[in-house]
Amino acid sequence: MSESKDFLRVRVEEDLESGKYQEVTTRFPPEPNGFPHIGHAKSICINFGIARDYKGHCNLRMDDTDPTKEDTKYVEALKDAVEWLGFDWEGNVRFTSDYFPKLYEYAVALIKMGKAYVDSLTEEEIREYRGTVTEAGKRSKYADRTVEENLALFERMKKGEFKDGAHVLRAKIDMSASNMKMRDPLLYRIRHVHHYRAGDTWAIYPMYDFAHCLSDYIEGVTHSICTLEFENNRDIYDWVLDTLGLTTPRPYQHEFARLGINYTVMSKRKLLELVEKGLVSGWDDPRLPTIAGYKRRGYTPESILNFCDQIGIAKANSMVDVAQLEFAIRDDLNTKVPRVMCVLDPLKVTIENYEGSEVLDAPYYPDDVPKEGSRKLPFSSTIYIERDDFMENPPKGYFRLTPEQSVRLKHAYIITCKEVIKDKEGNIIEIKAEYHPDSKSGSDTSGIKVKSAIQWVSANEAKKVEVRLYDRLFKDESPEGLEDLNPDSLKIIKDALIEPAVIVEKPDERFQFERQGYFYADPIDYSDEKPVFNKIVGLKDSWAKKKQLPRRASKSETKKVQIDGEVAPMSEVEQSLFDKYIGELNLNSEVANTLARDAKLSGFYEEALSHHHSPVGIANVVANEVARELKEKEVNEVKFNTKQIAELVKMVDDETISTKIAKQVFEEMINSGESPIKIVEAKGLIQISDPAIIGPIIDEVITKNPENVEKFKAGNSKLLGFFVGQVLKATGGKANPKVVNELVAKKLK
RNA sequence: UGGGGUGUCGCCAAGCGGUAAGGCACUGGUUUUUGGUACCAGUAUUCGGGGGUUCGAAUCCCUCCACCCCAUCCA
Repeated sequence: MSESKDFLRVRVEEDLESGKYQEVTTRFPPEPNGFPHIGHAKSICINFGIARDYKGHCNLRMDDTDPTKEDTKYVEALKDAVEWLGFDWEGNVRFTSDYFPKLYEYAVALIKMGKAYVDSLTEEEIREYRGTVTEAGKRSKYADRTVEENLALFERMKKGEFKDGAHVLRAKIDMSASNMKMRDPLLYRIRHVHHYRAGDTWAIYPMYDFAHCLSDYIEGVTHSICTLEFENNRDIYDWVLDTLGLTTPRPYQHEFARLGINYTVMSKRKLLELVEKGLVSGWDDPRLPTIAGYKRRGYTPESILNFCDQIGIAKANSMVDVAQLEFAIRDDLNTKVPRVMCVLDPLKVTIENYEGSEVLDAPYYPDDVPKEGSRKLPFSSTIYIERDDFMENPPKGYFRLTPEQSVRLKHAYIITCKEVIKDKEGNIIEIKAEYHPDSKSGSDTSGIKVKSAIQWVSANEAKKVEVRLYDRLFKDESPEGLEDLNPDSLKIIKDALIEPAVIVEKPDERFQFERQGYFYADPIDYSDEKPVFNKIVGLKDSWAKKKQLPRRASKSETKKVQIDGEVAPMSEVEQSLFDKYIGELNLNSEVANTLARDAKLSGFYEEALSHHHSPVGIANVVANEVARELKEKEVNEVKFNTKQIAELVKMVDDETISTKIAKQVFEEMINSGESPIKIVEAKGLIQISDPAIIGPIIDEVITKNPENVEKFKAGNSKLLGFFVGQVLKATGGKANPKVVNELVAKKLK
């Protein structure tokens, strides 16, 4: 785990420490209407991970409130995904549909409180009445039905007496709320549809906003973690729980940014489209970012877990580079998986001076992987090497076989090219070579230096295998649609050649094909007669990188131009205030502007001024510190008053306290409402300006940090702040920073 | 346009008034019978822009800009 905690864990810890909850309970609440993808994996890691880290619980809950979309096959896929990632949901899988009876009771309770009503507007009318983001909506005429009427109607809705869409149950909140979600949200709709689990018992189904918060509550969830797009729904979440009087301990919703990865798509809609149009082979197509896809491709659960851990959790919309995922799987497999040799694009090599055959012993793992194991490797005069590993006219820096350059056959001998055989078209079809008998791997006395060792297979013993090479599904970094599909996302090699041990011994299901990448025996199509391997990910290839030298020359460095918008003009009153502040009171224009434009602040300012005439000092405190407190609160809601602020500024003016201490005192005033003079007295915060006291403290800091002294003297002037900070810390902030600054600068010279 | 969010290196992401963490990617170098791995080194005088407060600002204040979400009887 990374050393810094994410904001969710910080929050959970706070809530546990404050005693808000005894134990943390989270939940992973997917709707079973599609296959889970790696975005779900992130959510799974967060929810189950937090439960694990804080010894709490995490439920797996199917949020199945829309019978038209959900299906059992998706719940199975969801369960598989959670299990595969190694998490345990303790007990049964939960289903929102199991709570339908309870949910119905809550709805009735809301109706009885007069907080919900049956609306009979048409769908279009409801939309119209909702208004727009800038215009308020208007309430339906059905909103003032009596409680009895609503109860009766709702009961009949439940019994299935009405057609779909005839009525809905809505919360009675506020049709002019600036949050659109709060404009009398729908709670229940009529659906004469078979539910994959609840069967035909219900004719009405709850909406997400009603069901979700209550399901959380029913399960004793403490932290309801969801993605950013639900931020607007948080108000309803709280409204439902609050108005139903469902108090402590109750769940609260927290949102994080969903995962985006480049060169792929993550939305269920787009994934479904790919599957349904047959553009991929199914939900488990190895090119898909679905859990089933990664699993089929050969990714390990550990690699996905590590990936999720590495990308972190935050609230900024982001697009993670696939390279990060690819790193995670390489990193995991590197230490786990046997190395074997497979030739994808075979080129025949005849070793003319070799006779007979032999069997070499070759370790499965390189020296830097602490694992044991080896296999028998047949060698003979006819072998195949990778077509790429021979070049007749090599570019500079080519390390492999050429007419002039020998190579080592990995685990075997060094060979030298003697002749290049071509067909009529001039294609190379065979290499005639010679081997060096005294260059045998492990007992090489030949003294020949080669630049690389390449993979090969012996022609007679090699097995034919199918290898499926996968590449990114889309050619565009952030694909818009099907037109961005990568036409080369799948390449099938029907007759690759692999060393026999892989097929006969089956030492593992995942391998590194030496110098090529990591591969996985396809769990479905693989058979002994017809082995099939999926490419999981390629090895990093700095040679390939070097070849595509034409670095993107034009970096198209279009420095974004910042456009400055219009600043709203001041009203006449504000303008005259502004003029007065600048002219009479000598404030700088920025502070004057802040004060003049805010009636609350200017009122506060002028009153404080009447207690202590220090126009600039008070203005600065009001415009910078008081402003923060008055953003969300009214003057009478705040614990401090103008007189106290005046006193505070007076102490700064007298140099009784430093501005740094003044801020600290102000914080205290916000919380306690205590007078600043008392706070300073009680805590002994009077400023220390005497160099005789400060000097020794500085000396101590200097002797404790010899390295930083060096750096400072070497020219790192930023460190002045470090020393000043240390001294201030040592004096509890009381040292006069100006004096400290001067003294430190002098002493370090 | 009203409301709710978010802007720190090419990509993620810490940081919450006192020396700009870390990972991926990238660039050198060392080791290497994988052009892999491992290891070492390098990479933000600067935190969306502009002002202000402060001895000191990525962090506090003001202001502007950009992007995302919300007007499904989806979740």
